[in-house]
Amino acid sequence: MLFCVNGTLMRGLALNANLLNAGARVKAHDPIAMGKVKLLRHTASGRDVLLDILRGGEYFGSLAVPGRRGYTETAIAQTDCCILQISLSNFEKILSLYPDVTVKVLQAVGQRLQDSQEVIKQLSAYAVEQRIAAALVRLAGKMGEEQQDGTLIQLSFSRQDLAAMTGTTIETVSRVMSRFSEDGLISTGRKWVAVNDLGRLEQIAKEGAVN
Amino acid sequence: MLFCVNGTLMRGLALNANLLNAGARVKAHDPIAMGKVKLLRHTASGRDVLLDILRGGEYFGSLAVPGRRGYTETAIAQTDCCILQISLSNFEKILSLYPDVTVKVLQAVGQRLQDSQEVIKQLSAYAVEQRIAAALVRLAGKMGEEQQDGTLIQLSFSRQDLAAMTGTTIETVSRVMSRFSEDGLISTGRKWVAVNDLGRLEQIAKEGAVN
DNA sequence: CGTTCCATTGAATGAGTTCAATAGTTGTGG
DNA sequence: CCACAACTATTGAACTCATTCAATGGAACG
Repeated sequence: MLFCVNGTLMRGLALNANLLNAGARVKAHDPIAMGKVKLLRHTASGRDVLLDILRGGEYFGSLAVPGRRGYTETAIAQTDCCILQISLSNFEKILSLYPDVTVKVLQAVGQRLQDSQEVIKQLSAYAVEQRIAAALVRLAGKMGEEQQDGTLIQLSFSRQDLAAMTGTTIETVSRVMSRFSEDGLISTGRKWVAVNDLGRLEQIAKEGAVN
Repeated sequence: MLFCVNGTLMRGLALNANLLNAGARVKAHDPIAMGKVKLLRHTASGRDVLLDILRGGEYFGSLAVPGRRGYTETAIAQTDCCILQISLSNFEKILSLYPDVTVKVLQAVGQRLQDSQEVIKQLSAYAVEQRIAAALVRLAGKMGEEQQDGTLIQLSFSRQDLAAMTGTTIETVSRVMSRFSEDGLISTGRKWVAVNDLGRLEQIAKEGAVN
């Protein structure tokens, strides 16, 4: 979407393609050609916060403002990945040579800013149950594989991940998901979730659970 | 910073300058020439979340990805303001004509994405006291006026605003700030705060209060 | 000088965390 | 193929931090 990896825009550039196994730590600001990457931040207390999950075609890393050093995010390959690597100077060269690319990048970053602000709203003003519902809806839309009886969110996706996405604990996620499961909204197992009733999940995300 | 309002880049463009009183609602995606604007989102439950406070020179509004309609944010003038208005089509024209501007916009948006992600981390993993300390540090850096005995955060800035920034309630903000005040970290009054001990506030933001 | 808005403080309540124990799943090596 | 270890998930009970409800205190403003 962002970088036209198979297309023309990147042709002729000095790109290194890196193949990574799931769990590997990804460095630098690079576009993803294939696979899924978790974007997270560590806290002083050792807790991780899961900011985003990026798919093939998306870009990560600090769109470095010159003069700012150091990566504030950590990226971890969640599936086996192919990461394209591009140096900062080459990246800047592209931006100055191809305005269209810059505009695309801007749009993508703008979209992610919007999304981030939505998450901020969620964390600020919504109950845990609503945040978890919202996270499931988001994941289903972004990562879900359509199945006959619902949308499957596969990828090695644990309670731990959901907790880190919604700013809560594994135990609470487990409790809430048990409830959702009892109500027939989702089916769940070790490292997978299937969304059965997207509509009601969306409703819970917006309005909270029915009392 | 972002748009060189007094400079060359905007010259000759069809810009409307709007003068607004404090409290007025600001529409559309526009650069701010002067004044301060609160950027917020409403929740279904009627609670407001304060996403950012923008100063003269900053840009706000959805960097609309084509095909996405509607503004998800609300902007409110916090002081009297001069807002420059630019149509989306003109904005796109600028971006395609002046690559340098696009890069600057990209950097600014990238920076705000970073900041947003930091807030997400805060909301996810830190206690209220730490978040309030962090918010004060951020505001002091961004809005503070240096004084002999500390940094003054003036602008009509209430407990309500701080609560909406940190995802908590007026009462809790009041309690925490009373504590900070007793410990000599800040001085405070109606609609103003002065930071007296930035270092210790930063420490609290990172590590939590000393027991 | 009263009205209105903003801030403070107290007490009760509750949502979510924490600690702890148990149960199910996956993978490994004998 | 089974037994064991390692990991992930579930569930319970006690506790705690922050919210909520409520009442009071000051500042600003007409």
